[in-house]
Amino acid sequence: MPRDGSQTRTRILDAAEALVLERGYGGMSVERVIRQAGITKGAFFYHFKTKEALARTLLERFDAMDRAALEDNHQRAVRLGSDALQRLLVFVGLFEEAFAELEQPYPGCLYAAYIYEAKLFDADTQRTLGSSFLRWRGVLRGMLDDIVAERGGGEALDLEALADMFTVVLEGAFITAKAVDDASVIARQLGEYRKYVELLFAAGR
Amino acid sequence: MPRDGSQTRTRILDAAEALVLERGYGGMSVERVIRQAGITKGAFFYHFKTKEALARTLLERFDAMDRAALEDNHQRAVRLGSDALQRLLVFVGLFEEAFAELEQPYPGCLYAAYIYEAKLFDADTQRTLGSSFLRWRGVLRGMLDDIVAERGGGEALDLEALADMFTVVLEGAFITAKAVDDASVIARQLGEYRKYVELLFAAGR
DNA sequence: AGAAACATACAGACTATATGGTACATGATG
DNA sequence: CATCATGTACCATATAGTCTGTATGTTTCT
Repeated sequence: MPRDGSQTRTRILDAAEALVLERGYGGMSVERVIRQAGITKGAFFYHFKTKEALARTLLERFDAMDRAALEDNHQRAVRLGSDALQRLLVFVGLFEEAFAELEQPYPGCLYAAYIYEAKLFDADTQRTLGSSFLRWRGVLRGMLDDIVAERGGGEALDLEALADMFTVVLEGAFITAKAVDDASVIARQLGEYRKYVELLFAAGR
Repeated sequence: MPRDGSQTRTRILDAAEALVLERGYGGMSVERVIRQAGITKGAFFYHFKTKEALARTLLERFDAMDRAALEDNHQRAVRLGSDALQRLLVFVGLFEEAFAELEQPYPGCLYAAYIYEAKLFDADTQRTLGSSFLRWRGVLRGMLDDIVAERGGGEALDLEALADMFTVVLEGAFITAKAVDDASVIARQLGEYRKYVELLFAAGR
């Protein structure tokens, strides 16, 4: 066997992520991770000191991917949108596009999985979860502020709630899509959010 | 000791529900349920043959409460609303009212907790979860159809998505409220949904 | 009415297995 | 050969579930 363990490490993380989203962290055993990753205990505990360390690393990796997706689509929206409103609409549209391609119901969001088992994790992990949501709030809120700065009419709006609503709709759509076993739910729900934003500022225009 | 075990049974279910929402089903041990309920193993396994049986009963109880809340608020909305649009707006408003009173972030939805650990449960349980979501979809869809029947203009709308969006927003709001530790999120998100419906049919008017 | 006789509700010790984690040996690779 | 990466055997504890005992309530029969 090669002396490069990074593949093994990745396979462990991939297996664990899939299992957490299917069975929860508490319902996922190390033994099962090992089986699914096709390795042995020695390899597992070489890469991760404890199951808890795996949980932390898994969240860090997901957080990095999430952050990247957020920033990437934000920058694309900034390039593609002609004004502040268009930028937000494009931003949402990009996510719609991404989720429209899925056939299987999206496996789910690791944040949500952890939050529904919050007491299994330490305070630091829970802070990480909170700040992840606040990051989305911040970016969306920034885009909304830009719209209001350009067009005015922000007085009648709860901009924080409107910013949160993107995440809210996404998280809720993941759950609903799984529950009714229909992957199309996600893109369609994001479409409703986009339409809401459109309507809000078209009316206030 | 009294011979009426219904209190004990209820205490087991209450403890289990709280624990599932804090730690997930897989992260909840029978031992812990026993401790929290202040009973012993004998009592537990007298009332529930297995841990799985507890899970089923817990879901049945939650489902019954959920169904009751849905039907109750639906009927109240029917009585209070002057036309179809008002009925839906009142319906959403009633839930806003209920969640606005909460100080603590709502403990969460048992459906969502189960769905994020779906593979731990049998096919029958998963069907129950699906039909619970479809029940909400059905009621909301019915109210939306009524609005369209009265006012027209339903061609441009995805009524199914709009119906689902109530549940989607609620589920997403539960998660977000816990993540950012702010109970006000739930009522405010429902407020946004109500405003969206209002705007959609005010514009189409 | 009173006491067997029975049923219900619970306690607590016990068991088998699953699970997280360790120790150590072995193979590959620079 | 030295070190990194992995396999294997093993261990301690946690966990779901069992068994037996026992207190308390209910029914039945005289």
